[in-house]
Amino acid sequence: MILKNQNEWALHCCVVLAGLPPERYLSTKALAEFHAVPKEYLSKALQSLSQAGIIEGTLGPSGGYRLARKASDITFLDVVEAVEGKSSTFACTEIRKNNPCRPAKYRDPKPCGVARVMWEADEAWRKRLRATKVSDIANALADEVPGDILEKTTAWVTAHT
Amino acid sequence: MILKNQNEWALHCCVVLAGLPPERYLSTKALAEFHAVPKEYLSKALQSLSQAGIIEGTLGPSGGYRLARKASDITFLDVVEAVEGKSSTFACTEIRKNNPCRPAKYRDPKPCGVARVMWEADEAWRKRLRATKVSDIANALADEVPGDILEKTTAWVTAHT
DNA sequence: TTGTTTAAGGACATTAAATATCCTCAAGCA
DNA sequence: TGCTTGAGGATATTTAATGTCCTTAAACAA
Repeated sequence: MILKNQNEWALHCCVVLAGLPPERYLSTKALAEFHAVPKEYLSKALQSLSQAGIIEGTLGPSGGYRLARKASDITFLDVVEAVEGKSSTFACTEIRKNNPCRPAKYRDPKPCGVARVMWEADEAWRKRLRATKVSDIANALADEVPGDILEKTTAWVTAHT
Repeated sequence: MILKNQNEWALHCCVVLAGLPPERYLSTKALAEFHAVPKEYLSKALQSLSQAGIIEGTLGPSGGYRLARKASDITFLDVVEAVEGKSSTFACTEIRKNNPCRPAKYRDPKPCGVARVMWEADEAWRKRLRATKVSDIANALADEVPGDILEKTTAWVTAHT
């Protein structure tokens, strides 16, 4: 099991969009070029984010995407669930029902014990993703990335805005 | 992202093996029949468990598998990692290196912030899996499954032993 | 000794998902 | 009018998951 690349792309795109001047948009083309990923495919991920209400797009030249709400209101889980879906990483196939000793009519009072644990693990994963916001990463970049690179990057993004 | 079926099968097999009389073995054939899953494919999962030292097999008639150590010493994570692998569910492709404003020579002092969060979420997932043992589920079954079904099941397993 | 059973594991086929590309459409804008 | 944009449908390509088949060597019973 491995998460799709879309997750990484979408998260990085949100961080970039978080650094955008207010009211400005950045196009799929620019985001794809910045991250060196295929534009058409990245577009699918951005469409998912748009549908989830995380980013919003506008048409025409000078169009593109911007965050639909404050970066501090967008968690990693929001982004990952937009791309990856909300359903659990564990799919219980009710394998216990195949026990040849079970009466066909028997109804289980509780979900399968194995599934319960796997679902709790999935929830622990989501809980951690819920705890970090896009703004946290955007802020951390300001500390971790050397000033000159950060400056050039901001200029590049603004120029493509 | 969805975990493989192998995980569910392997976990349930371990629970069944945990209920085995001491020194007895249960064959792949019996485990496959019990869970109604394809024997040849289940065999691959069991081989993974065997290689990981979770179960051990022996040959010949009356051969099969048994737990290689106490069920209370086998965590869900042990089983899932045997089947699914130990590498993180998030693969960082170092997308930040593609930033056109970055000097080619620049060396990052820390791993990518996005990756760090994703890895921590992965670790939170594993931590939860580490917290439950095969014995926990085996014990819970004794409470949750009606006595007669449990009895018949034990008889079935013992008969195939 | 011989035949049957078993796990181990290699080779391969099938199926589903991830990745990627292409095309059309309508909205925005010069 | 013509170029840009995102939205989204259709389809191709690639990779992973699922499933099957076969051979080998060990265990065991007749």
